[in-house]
Amino acid sequence: MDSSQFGDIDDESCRNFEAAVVLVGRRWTAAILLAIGRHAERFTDIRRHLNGITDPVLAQRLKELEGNNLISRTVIPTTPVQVRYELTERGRELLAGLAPLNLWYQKWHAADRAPVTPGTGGPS
Amino acid sequence: MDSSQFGDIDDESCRNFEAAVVLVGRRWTAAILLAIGRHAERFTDIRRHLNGITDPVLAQRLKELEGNNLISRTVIPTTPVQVRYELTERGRELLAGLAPLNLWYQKWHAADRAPVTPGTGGPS
DNA sequence: CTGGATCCCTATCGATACTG
DNA sequence: CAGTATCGATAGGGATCCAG
Repeated sequence: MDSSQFGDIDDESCRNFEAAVVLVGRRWTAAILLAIGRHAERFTDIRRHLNGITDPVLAQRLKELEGNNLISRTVIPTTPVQVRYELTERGRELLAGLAPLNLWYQKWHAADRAPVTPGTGGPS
Repeated sequence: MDSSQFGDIDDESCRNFEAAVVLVGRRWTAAILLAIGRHAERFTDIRRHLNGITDPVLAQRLKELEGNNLISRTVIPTTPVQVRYELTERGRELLAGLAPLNLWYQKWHAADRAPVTPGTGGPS
């Protein structure tokens, strides 16, 4: 593999690559996408899957994802208002594109528990 | 696509997914991987590709990547010491796994310039 | 050339409380 | 149920200067 699928590195392709990965690399974002993909389509439902996320963060992520047309938001005017989130085609394709990454992680980190060290030990 | 390749969402698969994406989602990380994959194997060489990165950050990322066995560091004791970075198999596979994401980004954002909005508009 | 050490600033995330 | 408003803590990232 010579990274041909990334085109020339010059700067543009490199930046796009960065942008894509940073976009989805924000905390909770990928997990939310996955949850919605798994048909957790209500706010509370999603939150239930993402153990530990707080309401403000979830709401923010949801707005970001909607802003990027990765998910759609539908308001159903029932008694207490209901809101349904669904993946758009763009979102579905993103999630699909993320699958290899998930596979990669499982392949290399399936056995051990916390093998990936985000920081080399911590700055301070 | 029902996200079957992610297994059950319960919590573990979801977390792994998050971990994988967050790992590579840190600023510059993916771009560095790509640069090294494109055979920019010297410190200065890599920096040259990543327009805007600063030395301390690059050094930090390099250490993190090495710590995760995504790249290898070889010191060549020439006159001024030379250091060569290369992708490990793990790193190569990660990069390969990232390709679909890159493709996705290009598919949806090839035309326009800054379509992806990380933040909802900015806090302050 | 290849980084290390510092300082600072800001974005981001978490917690808590409140509302339609 | 589905969020919003505020606040505070943290740590990540950038700039600059220094060293082997």
